[in-house]
Amino acid sequence: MALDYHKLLNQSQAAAVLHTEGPCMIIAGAGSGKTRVLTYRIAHLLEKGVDPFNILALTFTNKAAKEMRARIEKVVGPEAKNVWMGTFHSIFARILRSEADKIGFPRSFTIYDTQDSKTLLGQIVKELELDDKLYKPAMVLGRISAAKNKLISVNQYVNDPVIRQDDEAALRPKIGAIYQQYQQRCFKAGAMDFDDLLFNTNILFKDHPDVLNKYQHIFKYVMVDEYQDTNYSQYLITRKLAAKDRNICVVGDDAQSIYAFRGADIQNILNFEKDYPELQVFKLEQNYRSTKNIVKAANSVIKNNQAQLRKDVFSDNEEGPLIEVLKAASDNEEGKLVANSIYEDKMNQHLSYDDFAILYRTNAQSRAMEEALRKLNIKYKIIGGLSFYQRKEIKDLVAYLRLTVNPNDEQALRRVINYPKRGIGDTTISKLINAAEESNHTIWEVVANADQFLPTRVSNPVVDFAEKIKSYTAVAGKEDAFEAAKFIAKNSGMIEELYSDKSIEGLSRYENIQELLNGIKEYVDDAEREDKSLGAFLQDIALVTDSDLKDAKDEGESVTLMTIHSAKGLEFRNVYIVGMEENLFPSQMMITSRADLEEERRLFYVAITRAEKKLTLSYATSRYQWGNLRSCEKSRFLDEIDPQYVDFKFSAGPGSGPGAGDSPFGHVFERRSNLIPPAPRKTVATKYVAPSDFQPSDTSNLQTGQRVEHPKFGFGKVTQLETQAGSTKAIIHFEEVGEKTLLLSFAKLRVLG
DNA sequence: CGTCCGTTCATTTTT
DNA sequence: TGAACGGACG
Repeated sequence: MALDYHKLLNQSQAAAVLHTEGPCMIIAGAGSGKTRVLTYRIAHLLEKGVDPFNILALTFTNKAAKEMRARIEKVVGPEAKNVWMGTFHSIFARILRSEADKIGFPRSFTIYDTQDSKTLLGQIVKELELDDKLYKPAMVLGRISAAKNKLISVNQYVNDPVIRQDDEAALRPKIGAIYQQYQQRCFKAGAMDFDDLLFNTNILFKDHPDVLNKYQHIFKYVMVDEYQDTNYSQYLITRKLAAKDRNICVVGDDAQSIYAFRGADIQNILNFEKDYPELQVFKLEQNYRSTKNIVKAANSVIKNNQAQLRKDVFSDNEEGPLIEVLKAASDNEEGKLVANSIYEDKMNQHLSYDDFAILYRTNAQSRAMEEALRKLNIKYKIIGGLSFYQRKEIKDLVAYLRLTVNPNDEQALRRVINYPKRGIGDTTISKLINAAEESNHTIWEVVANADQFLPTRVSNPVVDFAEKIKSYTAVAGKEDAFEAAKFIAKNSGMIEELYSDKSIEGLSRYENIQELLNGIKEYVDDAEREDKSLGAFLQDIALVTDSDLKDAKDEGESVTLMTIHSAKGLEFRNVYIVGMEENLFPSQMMITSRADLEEERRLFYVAITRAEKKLTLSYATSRYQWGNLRSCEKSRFLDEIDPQYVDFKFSAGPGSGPGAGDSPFGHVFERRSNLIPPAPRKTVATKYVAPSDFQPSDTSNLQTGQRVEHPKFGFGKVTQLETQAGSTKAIIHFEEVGEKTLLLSFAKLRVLG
């Protein structure tokens, strides 16, 4: 099969595809067929006889990797499967797994997710007796993450005078100490966080030239998608890998760099040429996605940025309708206007709800949109929010699995050591941790030998727990991931616990566990998969986000709601960008510096260029924020769009005219005129007052059916008694307050006979 | 040890 | 406004 690239691609696309040797940078404007070029470039390499095992293609999302693999497979067939294609994190996690011993980690190291990291940081702050108001986990993690992305090790961090000054100026001088403790704890737990995967890859390549050399030989051709979003750590990895053959091809668009706040360094793309003077640059400037109006409007916006690579994106598509701007009096009205507009367009133009997307700057904005859509019975789906793997029950079972594979995994251990309840309380756990610190053992070692550290009465359940985990590890050593997980889910008591909960949420939790098990089954049933162990599965899912799963579970046509950030790389026929207001978009926190404002503008550019045919922008003149109404000004970005592409269609709805019907300020006036003080918080009409001579009686022989008196709840009758783990619970029906469950060891009760 | 209630705090987030 | 976390209480 010989592909005719000049027929399949435009001139600049074909040129980029055919240039295979030596460094190359493809500046790909929005909608210019970037994925198409990458796909054919790899196809071309394969056609030329390059071994697929020698090609490395790095993306930022699993979705992008999956999509590209599928497209290559269509062109070149099953050979595509052997191309090294995946996210930075997944590819280098895989490499670290096979080289783990070289950097002192177990092969089955755990990958801590953001929540694990934050929890651990919270624990460390507490242990160091620092002010948790000053050292918020999210903030500390941000600092540490930024450091790691710049390859600043713990030692460098604590010894760097500039960093110290920064931290001291911010009144947070202990960040270095926390970083130190955090790394130590992760190491002891055999765990890496997301940033460590890249950081440690750098360490591996730096300290082990032979290993680097090996991968330089394997990866003869390196390709990086969304290069504008790479951070220093990622940049250095790719530079090192490509140092030998210099066959590196990066694809990106500086105008779409929107992750600086996560460490992405736009300089990586702007300065790429410095590293490779012989660089060939290709520009893809024809936009195939959007109408002329949309493309021109986007250009007129991004023109306001200073730092950018020159390019001139154009479209040969139809002119298309003008960009519509809706003005609403409130966030709720904005929702109504948008929902109505969607409904009308769908009906008039015979579209599917799948053709529509509503994009916003912050997740909190989705609420008003959702409400409005629900009122019109328009189905919608929200991208983002809680992912499947972040649900409590899933994390619980996954924690068991993690512990099975890596018993040193501290966060997993803490999560399930008393779930389902087995009488191991916080006090016991902190004793175990202290013992581990003092004896210089890992927490698992202390847990497994709890009888040596604690009195037998409290150590028994701990030892039982350890034995359980040991038996799981044995099972996982013999069976594949699915058999092991099934066994663990049953044996741990989780299945039973969830099954016995008959509430709606309980049912869905049970179903989620089933779904996870189904997922594992699918994983091991994949004929192509070599490693079917639990460890391999866990490594996989640690790096999976919900965006992969979302598509599959899509039920029927629906409008898509998401933040602009998560919309990157997607396209929709009709797009609504809502909340075009100062201090919201651009965000209040981003208007203080030029660089921040420029990133915000790029974000707007990304949003605009998601639209194929029709773009609608909307803003509200007032909005509920943190519970109270605030008035808003329209965004400066609206004025940056060349007005010839815009149709300012002001809402004719209430709020725009004087004396409009349901003014959004109605609530405020109502509250102001409320001169009567608010009714006191609910008080029980017939409050029982305990007699002053109240004397609790001995309840050890309490029987069901007996009448009792309680100092707060009054008189009642024992309806049920239940003893477990040495403590007795009584369910008592009180005459005034109804049914209560009381722990007899605490409750003061007088038995009346 | 677990539940409930009050206080606190709110960007964006591929991995 | 509302969710998430920590302390008091049973």
